[in-house]
Amino acid sequence: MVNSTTSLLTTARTKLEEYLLKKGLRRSLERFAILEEVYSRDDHFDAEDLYQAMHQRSFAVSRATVYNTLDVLVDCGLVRKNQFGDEDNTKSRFEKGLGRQQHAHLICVNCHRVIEFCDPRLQLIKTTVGDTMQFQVESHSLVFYGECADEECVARTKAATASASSNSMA
Amino acid sequence: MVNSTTSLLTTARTKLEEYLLKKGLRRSLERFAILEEVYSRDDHFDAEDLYQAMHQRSFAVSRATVYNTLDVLVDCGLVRKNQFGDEDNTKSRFEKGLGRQQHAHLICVNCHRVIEFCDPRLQLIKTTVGDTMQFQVESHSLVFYGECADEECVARTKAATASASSNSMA
DNA sequence: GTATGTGCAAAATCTTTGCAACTGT
DNA sequence: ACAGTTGCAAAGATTTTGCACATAC
Repeated sequence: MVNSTTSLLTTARTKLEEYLLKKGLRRSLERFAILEEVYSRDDHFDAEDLYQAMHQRSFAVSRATVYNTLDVLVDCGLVRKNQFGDEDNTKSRFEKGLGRQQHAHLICVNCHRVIEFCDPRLQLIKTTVGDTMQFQVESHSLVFYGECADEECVARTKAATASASSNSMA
Repeated sequence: MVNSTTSLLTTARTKLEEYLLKKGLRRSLERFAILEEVYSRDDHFDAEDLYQAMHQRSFAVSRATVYNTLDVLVDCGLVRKNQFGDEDNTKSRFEKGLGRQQHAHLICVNCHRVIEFCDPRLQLIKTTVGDTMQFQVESHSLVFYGECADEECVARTKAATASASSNSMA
């Protein structure tokens, strides 16, 4: 059996190549190197994370290239761009686009952890809404905000809440 | 029958008052004036829109106050803060928080129009996920991205696509 | 060889913050 | 009176852009 991460990257590389050719864009080393970095990760990273990772990987690219390439990868569906409204308003968080259909996110409002889940009913809603509203749905973003059950997070939050309430009493 | 917009504002004002008292915050004129402006609108506005509207309404407040007050209103559930990842990454768009339970948004990737809809299955997903993942869900954000059926938008997009494809052929 | 892409730093945009003046309690 | 709020402008943070150099085609 083939390593699934590797085969995913292979598929992604092929897709990127096709996309670039179709659009008449150049197959620069940077674009493939960034794609490789993206597909080596399993988290939700921001542009700066990727920039730093590329430098540690000793394939130094500029921030401009990171942003440019992420745009290209989002455009061809190889990367998903998320705007979780939890911690930092202004920055986007990215993730692999392949191999994770109709998934959604849970965000802990306390520790900002990102948890993924799938629910087939999401697909049903998408279909219904597209039909009812005459809207050609291309993609979606479903995020639930709340409190996770992680022990450490719960303990830290409890402590913070306690001190906050004693503040407001002062 | 009572005007529903007015009664919504009345309810909102009461809720804000209760919240401010509970938190020991001041009931400043600015906060209530901004709440009134928010509840007089039915769109998805950004902080700058609100700032401009307050000035035209001849109740000039600073941007800092707009941001501060929006935070307060979001915190007490009277305003919803959205981060639609369509046009502008960096800015949030706000809307009334009262009188629109479990609603979601459709965003046209071409004209950036915002359409609202409701689907009871969203609530079902929320419950299931909360139980399955041991996650205390507090709020959600569901956005579908796609192409709307508005004539003008379709025509404009068709024209833009045609010129873009002729570009790539050049 | 030429048009595209990259790198750097400066610009642009949204949002937050420091400090003085003001105001609700 | 006093602590919380406001206003202003300056700082912060992320993302975009202009121009010179490099490179894929």
